[in-house]
Amino acid sequence: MTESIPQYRQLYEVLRKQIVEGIYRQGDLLPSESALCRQYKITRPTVRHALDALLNEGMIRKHQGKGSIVTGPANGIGILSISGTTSALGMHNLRTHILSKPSILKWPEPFMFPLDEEVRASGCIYLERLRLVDDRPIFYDLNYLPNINLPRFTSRKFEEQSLFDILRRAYRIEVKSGEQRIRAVRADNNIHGYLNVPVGYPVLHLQRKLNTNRPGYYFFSSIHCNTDAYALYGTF
Amino acid sequence: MTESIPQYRQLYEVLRKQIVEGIYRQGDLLPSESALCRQYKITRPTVRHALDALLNEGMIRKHQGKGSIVTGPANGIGILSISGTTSALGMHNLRTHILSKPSILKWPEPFMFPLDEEVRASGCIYLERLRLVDDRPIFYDLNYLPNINLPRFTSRKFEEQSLFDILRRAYRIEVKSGEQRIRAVRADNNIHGYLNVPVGYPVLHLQRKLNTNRPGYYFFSSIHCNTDAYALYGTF
DNA sequence: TAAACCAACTTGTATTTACAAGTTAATTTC
DNA sequence: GAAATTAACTTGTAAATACAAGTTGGTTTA
Repeated sequence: MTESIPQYRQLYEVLRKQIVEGIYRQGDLLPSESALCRQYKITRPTVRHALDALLNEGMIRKHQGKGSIVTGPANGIGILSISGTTSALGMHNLRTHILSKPSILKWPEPFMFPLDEEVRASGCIYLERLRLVDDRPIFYDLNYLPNINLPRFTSRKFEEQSLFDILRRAYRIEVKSGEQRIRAVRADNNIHGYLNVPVGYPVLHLQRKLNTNRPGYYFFSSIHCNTDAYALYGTF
Repeated sequence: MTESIPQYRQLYEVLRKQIVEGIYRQGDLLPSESALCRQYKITRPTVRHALDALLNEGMIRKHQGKGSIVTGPANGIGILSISGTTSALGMHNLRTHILSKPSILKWPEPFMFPLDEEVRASGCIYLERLRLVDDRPIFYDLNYLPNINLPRFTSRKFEEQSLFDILRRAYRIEVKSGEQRIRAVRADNNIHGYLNVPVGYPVLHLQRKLNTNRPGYYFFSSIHCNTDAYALYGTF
């Protein structure tokens, strides 16, 4: 185990990766605490700290006398998922259509969440997308990112990569947490056009503030979602 | 601290109660770890275990060098929260009206989530509630709990305590995780009657499966939520 | 009086030790 | 061979010790 990153965190990341990659699957037992102590040459409280992190994340459950049982890979933070009538997880055949390429604008007034003055003064990068699942329009989303330290963001291609992936790969920005408000609203003419639902039809409206690993850096989304074929699915 | 209940758990319950009752409010510092050690005559790892439980529940955050800061009576896992236009957290003046007291029934067919055969055979405890915020009906929920090892559940009073609190205090059952599906639907005559919205009005419909610390024990809720005055609020 | 320094305090990480309680496999007994 | 017992293993709880890193308030210095 290398220095500067706490040992418990390193073990947590190793085990987490093994679960996400399917090396340990739902129902499998992880190595016992004492086996992990021997394998990684660390003490049991440190192992337990790593396992507690996995436990709190919901990736494992623990059973006294039996061991640590994998419950399965959790949803990535902030990732939207849908579920059809079969309770199947995850996205189906997702296609993204960029309605408005990233451009730098002033923040809309009024804005759905309060903004710091610095963020407001820097303007926002605005991105408008339609996301289709199995060729059916499901999500119509407006995204607002503070125009702070995102060089050449407006020249990136969003059809082929998700917004989260671009932020993570190109800017080392990872979504860590967030908050959202969800309402049921009537589709107006705009939503009717994009989501192919009748005017007045009930759709979900999500307002989200996503917190990242960059201190003080948040970004925002306003998403309308058609749930007639797929429900919005989440875990907690 | 008395025996048979782990000490860390007793301290967790004491501190949690103090936060919920407003003795410590959002932004307040809890006593330091060493102060709690002296006060309760337990060692620091035990104190930290209790504080970690509060941390994982979201009731506090910790700041090295500063202390443990109360974030407020958080969202417990699976707790529904609402937010008005001010982004204020948490529940307002919540009142619960029991429409149908707990009774033991067969599971409805078809049921919204797959059931184990043992669970299906045991029947369910059914509870129907209307929850009002500032005297406005907001949540209409149907709850289904497997009729397994919940002695005298049907004789408990639900108006004065939440379902989660009763499960936790009387049965040591805590909600640990869960999954949900959210849709926007039109209010039918039933929902119109309970949530005081026009027939056809868009409301949220949540189907939830809540996982507990008791192995294999899940319970379920179907919730309709009127979001015209308050949004459904969540963090992730 | 403002800035720098230091002490006391805070949480974060890690090790060591000990015992309790639950699970599973091996051994013993009938 | 089946049942009972025991040993080895598992996680759960708790204490004691040590050092690191961040925060805050008091003291000293310029």
